[in-house]
Amino acid sequence: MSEEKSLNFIEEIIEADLASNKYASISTRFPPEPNGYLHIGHSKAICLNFGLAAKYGGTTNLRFDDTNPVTEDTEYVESIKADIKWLGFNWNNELYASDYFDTLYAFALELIEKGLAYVDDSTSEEIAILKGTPTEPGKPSEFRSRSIEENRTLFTEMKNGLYKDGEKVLRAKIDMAHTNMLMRDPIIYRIKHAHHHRTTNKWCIYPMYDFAHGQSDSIEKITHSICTLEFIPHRELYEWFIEKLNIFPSRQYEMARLNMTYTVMSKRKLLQLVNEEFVNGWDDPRMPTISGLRRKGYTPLSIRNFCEKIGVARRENMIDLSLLEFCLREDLNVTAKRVMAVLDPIKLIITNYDAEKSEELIAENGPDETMGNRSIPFSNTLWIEREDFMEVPAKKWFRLAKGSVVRLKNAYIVKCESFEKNDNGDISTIYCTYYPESKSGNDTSGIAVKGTIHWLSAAHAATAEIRLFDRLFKVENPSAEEGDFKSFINPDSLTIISKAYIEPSLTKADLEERFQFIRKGYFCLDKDSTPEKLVFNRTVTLKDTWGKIAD
RNA sequence: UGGGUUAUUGUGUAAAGGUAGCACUACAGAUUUUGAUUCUGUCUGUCUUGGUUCGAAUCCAGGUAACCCAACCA
Repeated sequence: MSEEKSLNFIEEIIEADLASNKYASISTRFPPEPNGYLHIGHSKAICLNFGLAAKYGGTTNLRFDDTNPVTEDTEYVESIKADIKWLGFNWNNELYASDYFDTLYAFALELIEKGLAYVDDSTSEEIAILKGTPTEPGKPSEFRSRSIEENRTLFTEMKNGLYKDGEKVLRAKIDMAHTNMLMRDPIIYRIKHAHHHRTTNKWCIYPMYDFAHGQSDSIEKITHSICTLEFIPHRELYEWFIEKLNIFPSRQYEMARLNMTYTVMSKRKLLQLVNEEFVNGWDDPRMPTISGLRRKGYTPLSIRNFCEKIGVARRENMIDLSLLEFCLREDLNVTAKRVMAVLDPIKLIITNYDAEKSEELIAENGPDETMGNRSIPFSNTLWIEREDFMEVPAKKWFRLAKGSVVRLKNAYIVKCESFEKNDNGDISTIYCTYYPESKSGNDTSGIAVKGTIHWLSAAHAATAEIRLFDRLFKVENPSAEEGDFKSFINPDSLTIISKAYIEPSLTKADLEERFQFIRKGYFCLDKDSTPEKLVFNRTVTLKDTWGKIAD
């Protein structure tokens, strides 16, 4: 008895197409425009397209939709490829819409020969006015009735560089009164004397999205071309070109894009955050980009699981950031090495432990025995977390307070005897006694404690900078709020602890490793680290039940 | 005042005329040398009004709301 997992609507379409022998196998594609970095929203499309092909034994192409030379760059091409690979996917073919410029040009000529395209000399303002509005039909341009010969000549001259940018465009001749604005003689080629990242200066005319995307799908024999909801009106045009050109009938299917709380997802907005230096680049750990998440310490598996859990449907959605964090913790909990670090130190002295002495204690590296053990140094002077001591203990306080006992993780049980304050009234030193027979692993003391806290031997601890990240925005949906989305940026999204104490073993950490700083969260080394100064990023906190009670 | 798309609990997502399920969140409790993990439990939902039917989230009709469409962007 196997529980059958329900299919999403695209899987249902594919299974029906396969069952009816419409296709022998499927082909999908992931078609980014190389004008920015990939973000978590793209990962939904990536996981879907690659996942579908894997599930049904098909292929997936990576196709760069590079039809607008002025916004695109190879920097973006490289980052996109790296991000997809990091997520764990391999494309069957690396392709570019610009590979098809010759074919697309021939398609345009074909439309001209069929009387289905014309060169328009109107300015963009004139074209906009004649286009009408959603509630009023458009009117034909005076150039709409040009002869095939004239159109052929003019278009060839456009291609040959006889005209300046904006002087002429090629339009499909469809229906100026169509209810779908996109069918009112859409522009299919425009003049741009610009350098293209791949074709360099070969072309000065470039096809528009609508004249490139569907045909590219068709050329590659993509069976299921998946895009987001805002492209629904484009489907009619997509099919019109395929029909008039009589080429392979790729089909477009639309799904809802990913929205996430406390996050903005549009490339335009992300670009603003980078350009106006609200963040430190595309891979700032606070960014929802794949590279930002990676740098923050996210794992590919956690993102793939997230994309699996959010599902695929056609209704607008707003996913809780907490679901992404759940997927992250779910993965890290079983893979991250456990270590100790003290972020906000306060000194603890064990008065009955020989000040000259130190010993090595055994600590497990992780929840799984196969992760092994390591040794950690212990001595009479320790760093503990300031928040683990309360002068006046709260109700149900399990940690240190005068007279209370706690276990030092992997070490001994200690009892707080007294504490000292400095001139500011802050607690400066805590004095404890320890129970020698309570050593971790062979505790014969019989003492029961409610709390266990982490610690570091002051003489042995190393130091590091630690960067704590919080959500980038203060409000759930910054894009929907009145006013500039940037005014909702969380001023406390980054907290830098310039000197925290870390376990000596951490000085050998590498960039790929994931750690749980016990009781503090998951952390990883940042690329800014140097041998002299280690930098750790907090990937995500642990769930904090006590923190909620305390509030 | 045009066209298109969508409405299931706080959030996602299932249920193809027959028990409204699952996950996240939240909240309780148990276990715990991480107030983590794990385990158990709780959690006022089918946009609305009619209709068809023995039976409707599902079919029909009318409302309502949200989103998208008037870039030489994708």
